[in-house]
Parts: sequence; C-alpha cells; structure tokens
Amino acid sequence: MARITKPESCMRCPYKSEYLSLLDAKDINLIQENCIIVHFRKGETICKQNTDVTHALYLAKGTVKKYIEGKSKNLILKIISSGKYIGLQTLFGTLIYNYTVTAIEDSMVCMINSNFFVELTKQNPEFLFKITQTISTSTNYVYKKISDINQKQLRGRLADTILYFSETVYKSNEFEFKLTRRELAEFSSMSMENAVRILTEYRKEGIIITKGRYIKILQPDLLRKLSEIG
Amino acid sequence: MARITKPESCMRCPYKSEYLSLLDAKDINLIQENCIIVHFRKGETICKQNTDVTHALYLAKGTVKKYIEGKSKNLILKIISSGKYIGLQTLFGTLIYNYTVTAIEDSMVCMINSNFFVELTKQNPEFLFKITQTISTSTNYVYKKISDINQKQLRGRLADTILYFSETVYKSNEFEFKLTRRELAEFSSMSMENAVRILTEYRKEGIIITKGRYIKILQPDLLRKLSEIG
DNA sequence: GGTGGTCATTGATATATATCAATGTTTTAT
DNA sequence: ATAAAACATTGATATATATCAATGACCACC
Repeated sequence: MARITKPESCMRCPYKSEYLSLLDAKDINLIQENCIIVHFRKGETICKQNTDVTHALYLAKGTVKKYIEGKSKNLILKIISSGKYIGLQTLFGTLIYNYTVTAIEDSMVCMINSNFFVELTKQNPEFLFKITQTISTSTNYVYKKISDINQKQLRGRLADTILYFSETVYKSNEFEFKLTRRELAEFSSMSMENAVRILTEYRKEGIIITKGRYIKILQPDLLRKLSEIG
Repeated sequence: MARITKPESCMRCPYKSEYLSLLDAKDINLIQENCIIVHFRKGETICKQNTDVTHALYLAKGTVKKYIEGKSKNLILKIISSGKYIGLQTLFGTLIYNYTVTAIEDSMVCMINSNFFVELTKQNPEFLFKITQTISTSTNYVYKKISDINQKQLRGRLADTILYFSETVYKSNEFEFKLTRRELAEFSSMSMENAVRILTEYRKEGIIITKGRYIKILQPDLLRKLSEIG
C-alpha cells in the first residue's frame, strides 16, 4: 500500500513546484503544514473518478496516467510527469473527480488540503493567475483531444499518440515507453487489437521500429503527415 | 454585416455580467472605455478557429454556438445563452482560438480588449477567482462531452443532446429549438441522417413528439435511462 | 408568386472499427 | 524455478456508423 510521510522542508525540496517562487516563506511553510506526502507504487490509484476532491495533488516524482473510466472502455487523457499539479480545475469546479489518476511508475504525490489551497490562491493573485493559466492550457489540450477523436480515424489517432510520446513525454525519437498496448489503445481511443495492427502497419511501412515497448521513429515527418491527414 | 457601437453605461446596463459586482465603479468605467459592442446577425461568425485572440467576449444578448471545425465535419460543443462570457480559457492560454463561435440568433457581444481584461483580473483577485471557477466548470463540461463521445453510441448520444436542450438550454420539456438537423447531429457527433433516423425511432417509441424543430419530451425518465445506458 | 436552395426524411449500400478466437510471449507471484 | 496471469499478435467475423441516392417539404428572395 501507499506509504505516507510528512514533508521535512518544502522550501528546500528539490522536487518543489516552480509556482512556489510566487509565494513568500510564510505561505510555503503553511503549505508544508497542510501537506502530506504519499508514495504510490506502480499501478496504485491516486484519485478515483466520482469521489470527492479533498486535496490539491502535486506530482513531485514519478509518472501517472489521467483517464476517464467508462463501462466498457477507458480513455486516457494524458500522461503527467513530475513537477506538475494534477487536475487543478477540479479544485475550482464541482469538487468531484471526473477522472481517475493511476501511477504508471512509482510516484511521490504531495497532497495539500483543498480548502487551504483554494484560500491560499485567494490571498496570492500571482499564484492564482499562474494556476488559471495552467487550467486554461489544460482545457485547450482537451479541446485538441476531443477534436482529434472526433475528426480523425485510427491511423491518424495512433500517429498522434506516437508523436505525443515522442514530443511531449520523452522528447526523443526513440523511447521505451511505459504503457501496455491496451493503454496505448485507450490513449488513442481504439481497441487494443487495432492499435497493435496499426503499429505493425507502420513498422512494415518503415515509419517506425518497434521491439516490445521500445519505439524508434524513423520518419517523424511522415508520421506528422499521417496525423494531419487524419 | 455586424454593426458596431460604443457602450453608453456598463454600470446601468440591463445585460451586464453578474461578475461586474466584484469590481468597483472605477474598473467598470475602464471596462466601458476598453469595450465595443458588436451586433451580430444570425449566422454571422463572432470568432474564428485558428485566429488570434484580441478580445474577451461577453454575450450580452442572443444565443451562439461554439464548435470545433474539422475538415469534413464540425463538432458543436455547447450552446451559449446571454449573460455569459465566451471562451475565457483562450485569454489565459494560447491566445489562438481553438474553436469558432457563430450566432444562431441575433446577438449582442461586448468585446473587451484582451490585454486590458487580463490586467484587470490581475488587479482584482475576486474577479479572477470567479473567472477561474468558470473556466474550471467549463473544463469539466468538456470532460463530460469527451467521455460521452468516447463511451456512448448513437442512441445514447442523441438522448444526451435532447436532455441538454431540455435541461440546460430551454429548461422545459417542450421547446422549439434553433438548430437544424445537421447542427443537432454536429452537437451529437454523428451524421445528419442518423440523427434524423434516431429522432424518428424515439418518436415511434413514444418517447418524444417532434414537429419540425419543435420537440416535446413525453418520457424524460426513459430518455435519461437511454442516456445512461449509452 | 414562382423558383432556386437549403433542409428533412428514408432506404440501400459501403466502410470503419470492434469483437471474437486462437496462439505465442512476456511478466508476475509463489 | 515454475505456474498463473496478463500481454501481444494475427486472422476471421460482426456491428456500428457513415455515405450515397432519391424525393418531398419548407423557406428566402427577386
């Protein structure tokens, strides 16, 4: 199970959020007091769809997937890496999670009492402004996602997914990625079998090399073309 | 073409946003100075996907549709009625519209210089907080939409759409709605022909009555059931 | 007051995508 | 180390949904 500790010093924490630079020492100490650190193991759930929002979640270390659960299938919205807050919009909105977050590698999450956190933003306009920008950017990302799902078909969507991992998550043309084929499919909004099939197609077409969960993109421009065409 | 005027008095305007109550007279006057009123006729475009964001948009009067344009088909995200801001998240995000907004009835839009507006939020934490809440709520709505599109099939999605108009837009079990069948389909993410077919099915099943663009819901509970089942 | 144009409806057909099934491979747990 | 479980792959089939086609109804506009 997840192990819980208390922060020793948020101020000197090597994993601290860059947003903390917008707060003074007093407020950072208050955060520390209102914070617990939870160490999640790979596969453990950090927050669960349809439950109450009680904390602001900051991913200090690790990688998680954020996804919408459905009756028959899930939709993975994004992969979040360390140094980011998870789902700020739920703090200012309905206060019910409309998604689930699960660790895809061992992760360290700072959980800050949500009432305290929201009050803190009210006292610190610059901090709030930054958060508003983050929420807005995240909203725009979901717009892109909904648009892609609506407009593109399988090959285009899988191209999107490969590019997302290459450009946004691993920032490299070759990477060993952490998702199973099923998760890859859930990210691309398609069945697992079709994700596998299209990966094979792309490999046979000389666009990528795959070996297990290792992917190397040989023709990134062609992949971008495929993403555009849809 | 759209007719442009200057506001006479935002303070005494009967259509003014409730958010203005969070600002003092000085700031409301500043808004007035930085604002032009544009009167759009039905069918005219208020802001266009992929263009720069230069103004905050407030819908004082009328009704508009907000949609994502695609190569072959559009996806209508929501119908916005008077008294709401349109797309606040683009002001704090990329500054490029990732959607298009078009009037579906004659509309009056207050366009406030975006740099001024953003600065104003920085000076007024309560105002900013309210806006952040609005953006967050809107984000949660898009989450719901993307989830529905991903999980449900045609009949479930059309049930969602009818319920949306009944519960959110017209707040009644019978209404003459303003969208064409094509737009109804674009809202439900399906082809126009299938939207028509399912409307006919629902009529034959005694769930609704339709006559042109008039709809009366006979069995709202059944419709909700269909929405749930997907 | 006709007339061109979008809108609406229905049936037939094509296509994209999911599901089912069989089999081999890799993890994970004991 | 070995069994069990989850994962990956491929082909065959079923199904949901879009597209095409034909026709009638309803509007806006000279």
